[in-house]
Amino acid sequence: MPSAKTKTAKPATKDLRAFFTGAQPGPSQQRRVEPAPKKDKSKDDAFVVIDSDEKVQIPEEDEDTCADEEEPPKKRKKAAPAALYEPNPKPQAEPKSNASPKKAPAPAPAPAGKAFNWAAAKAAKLAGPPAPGSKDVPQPSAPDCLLGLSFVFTGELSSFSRDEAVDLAKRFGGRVTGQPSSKTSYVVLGDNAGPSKLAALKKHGLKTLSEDEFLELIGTRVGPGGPGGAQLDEKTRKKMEKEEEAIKKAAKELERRENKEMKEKAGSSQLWTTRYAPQSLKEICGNKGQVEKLQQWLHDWPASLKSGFKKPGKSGANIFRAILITGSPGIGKTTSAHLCAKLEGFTPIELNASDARSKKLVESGMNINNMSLDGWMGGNHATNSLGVAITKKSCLIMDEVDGMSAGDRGGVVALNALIKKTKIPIICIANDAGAQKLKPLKGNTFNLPFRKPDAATIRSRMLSIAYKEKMKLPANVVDQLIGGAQSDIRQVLNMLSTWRLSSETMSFDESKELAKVNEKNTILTPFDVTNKMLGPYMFSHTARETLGDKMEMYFHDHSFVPLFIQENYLKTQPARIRDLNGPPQTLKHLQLMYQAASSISDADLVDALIHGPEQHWTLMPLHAVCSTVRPASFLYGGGMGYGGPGAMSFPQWLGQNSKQGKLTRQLGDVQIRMRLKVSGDKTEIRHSYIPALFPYIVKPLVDNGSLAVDQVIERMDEYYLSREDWDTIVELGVDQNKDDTVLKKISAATKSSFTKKYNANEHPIPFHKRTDLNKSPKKLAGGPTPDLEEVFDAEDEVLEVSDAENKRGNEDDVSADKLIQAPKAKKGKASTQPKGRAK
DNA sequence: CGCCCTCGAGCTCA
DNA sequence: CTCGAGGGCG
Repeated sequence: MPSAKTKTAKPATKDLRAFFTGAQPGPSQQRRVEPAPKKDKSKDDAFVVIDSDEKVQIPEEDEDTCADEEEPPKKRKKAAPAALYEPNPKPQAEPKSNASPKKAPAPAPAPAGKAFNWAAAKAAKLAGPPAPGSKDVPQPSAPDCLLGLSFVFTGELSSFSRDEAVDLAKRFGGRVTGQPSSKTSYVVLGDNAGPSKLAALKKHGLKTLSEDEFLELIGTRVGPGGPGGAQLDEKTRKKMEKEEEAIKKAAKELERRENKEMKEKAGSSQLWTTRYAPQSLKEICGNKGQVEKLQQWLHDWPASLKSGFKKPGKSGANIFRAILITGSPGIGKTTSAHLCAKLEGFTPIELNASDARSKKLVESGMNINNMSLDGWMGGNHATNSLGVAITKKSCLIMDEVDGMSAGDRGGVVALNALIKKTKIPIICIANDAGAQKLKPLKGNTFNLPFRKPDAATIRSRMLSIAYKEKMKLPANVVDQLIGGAQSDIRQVLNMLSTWRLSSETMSFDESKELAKVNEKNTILTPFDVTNKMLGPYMFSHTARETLGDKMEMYFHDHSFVPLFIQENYLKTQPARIRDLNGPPQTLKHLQLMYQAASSISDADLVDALIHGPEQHWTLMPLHAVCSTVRPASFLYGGGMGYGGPGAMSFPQWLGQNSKQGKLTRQLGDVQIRMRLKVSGDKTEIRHSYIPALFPYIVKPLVDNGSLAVDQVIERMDEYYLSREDWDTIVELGVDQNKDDTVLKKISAATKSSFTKKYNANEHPIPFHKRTDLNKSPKKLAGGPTPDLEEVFDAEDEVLEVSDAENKRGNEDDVSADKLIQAPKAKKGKASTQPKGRAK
C-alpha cells in the first residue's frame, strides 16, 4: 500500500518499541488499563500483549480526553464549559466500592450516582463474559412484562450499548422497531439522538423514556399474565389470542397429517425440514405474491404453449418458457417450485447432482453438443436413455443454477438453449440474483425474486411446529433464532430439531447462544467496516466490542480497510470534540488528527515489514491496530453522510471505482465453488486458501512452463475451479504474486496451451449436495440429523491436514508458508472466544 | 369485499 | 427511496 506512505508523509524513524507505550494513557484513571510500564519490552513482546486480546485496553485517548470518560453524560454536559480549559480535569472519582451493585429498580436518586453504578457494573461485566440478567437490570415482575409494547431506541445510552438495550426489550417480550411511529409505545432516548427521530417523536406525541425509566418499566410493569394484566389494550390481546389459536390449529393439522403418514410408512426419523415441508400454498412463509405468480404461470402453461408465448398474461410471465427464482437459501424457493408444480398437476423432475441419475442427465443432456436434448424434450412420451419419462405434464426444476456453470460456461448456455426450445415448463432456482453467470438467463426467463420472509411470518409456523412437537417456546425466543439464522427457515428448523433431542424448553439466553453458534458469516464490505469503525458507537463507552473484535473488522479485508480508513478518517465529526466550541475545539480536532495520522504513519512502517523482503506476517495484528483501530479511536464519531462533501469516499489509490465491485464479485464466484470442498467464508478463502493454492496452480506454470499444465489442471479440478477462477486467483494475488507480475512470467505458449488443454478436458461440475423435498432423505445413523447444505466438515479436516503436509514439503517456499500461518493463528483466536462462551 | 393508507423494512450507493 | 404487507374504512 504505497499510497499511505505518500499521503501521511512523516519521518520514518519512529521506534516501534516506543509506540505503544508512548500513547498509553498516563496514570490510568480507574479504567481497566494496566499502568503499562512497557518501555523496556521488545517490539515482539509489545505485539504479544496486544495480540492477547483486551488485557490492555487500547490506547483510546490521551491524558486530556479520557478524564471525563466515565462521568455520567448529563453531568458532563453541564460541567463542560468550565472544565474545558482545565488541562487535566479530575475524574469524578467516587471510589468504586461505593457503588452498590444491587440496584433496585426504584426511581433514580441522582443521575450521577446511578450512572456510576452502571459503569461499575459494566466494568464487572467486561471482566467476565457478560452475565445475562446482571445486576443493573432489575428483576422483572413477569418474564414477558413488556409484551405488547413496542420500543424505539435512539441516541447513545449511558450504560448499555444499543444492542444490549434492544436485546433487553426483546428479552421481556417487547417489540423493537427502527423508526418511531404512532404504533410506538415508548421511545427510549439517549444522548445525541437523531434529529429525524426527535421530529417523528414530536409528531406522534410519543412517550419518551430515559434509560433509567426504561429499566424501571421493566421492574414495575406487570405482564399480561400477572395481576393487573389489563395493561394490554383490548386489541392486542385479541390479536394474540387469535394468533395462538391459529398456531394450535395449524399444529393440529400437522398432527393429523403425520398420523396419516405414519399409517403409510414409518416416518418418524425424517428430518424436520422434510417432515414439515409445506404442503399447501398457505403454509409457505412469505413471498405470497411471487408464489402466486409462479402458480399462475404454470397454470397458464398449456395455453401459453399453444399460443406461442405471445400473451403476457396478468403478471407478464406468460411470454417466457422458464422462470428464474432467486433468493437467499432456506426461504422456500425449492419448496415453492415443487409445491406449485404439484398443485398444477405437473410432475417435477429435479435435476440435482446429489443423485447419480440426474447428474448423468445433466452431463448427457446438458452438454452443448449432445443432440439427444431435442429428442428428449420433443416427444410426448419420450423416455430418454436413463429411464426418466418425460411427458407433457413434466416440469423441469433446475436447482442451484448458479452453482452449475462451473467447469465450463456451457452449463448455463446449454440451459439457455434448452429454454428456448422447451415444451415443458422449466423452473430455475438460484441463490444469487446478481450472479454474473445468470446473465444469459435473464433475458429468457421470467425473473421471480424471493425475499426473506418477515420474522413474524416464520414465527407463527415455527410455533405451530414447536407446539406440535411439545416444545415450550416463547415467541421472542423463536424470534431470536430466526434473526440469527437470517430468516433461513431450514436453519431454524434444524436448530429446533437438534435442540429437541435434548430439551423441551428453551430460554431466551439459550436461544441467543444457539443462534450465535449457528450464525452465518456475513462479510462486511470495506464501506461497512469503515462506517462502523468511524461511526459514533464503536468507541463510545457503551461499546462492547473488544480489541479483538475491532481488529476483526480489519481482517474482513485487510488490504482495503486501511485504505478506506485513511481516506475517510479526516471526514468525521469526532465524538471527542463534541462538547467543545470555538478555538479549543479546533485545537483538539487538530491534535486528534495528528495522533491518527501518526498512527497511520506507523502502520505504514509495519506494512513495510509485512510486505518487505522478510515477510513478517505475524505483524498483521499490529498493522490492524495501527492502521485501523487506533486512528479510528481518535476520530470516531460518524458524520460521514451520504452525498455532500463529507461523504465517504472510495480510496483514490484504487483508481477506477469499478475495480472494487469487480474483485468482490469474482471472489464470490471462487468461493461458491470452493465451498463444496472446504468450508469458509469469503474472508477465509481469501486469507487462507487462495494464497495456499497459488503455489500449486499458478507457480508451476511460472517455473516449468507448459510441462506443468496437466498437473495444474488436475489440481484445479480437485477444487472445482474453472479457468475463469484461475484468472481471478491470479488477479487477487498480492505482492510478488500480483497479477501483471505473474502473467508476465508465464510465456504466451504456456498460457495458450493451458487454456487449450483446460477446455479440451471434461471437468467435474460442482453441484451442491442436498436432500430435498421429494426424495426421502438419506438415512443416517442416529435419527434425524440436521440438513447441512454447505458444511463439509470431514473434507475440511482433510484439507487442513494436507495444508500442513504441503507446508512441510515446501519449507523453501517462504511466502506460502507464512501465508498459511498468519491467517490460521488469527482464525484460531477468533473462534475460541465465542466458542468458549457457548454452552 | 375491495381499496387506501400507514407502517416498516430492504435496497442501493458511495 | 421504494416496495410489500397489513389494517382500517368505505
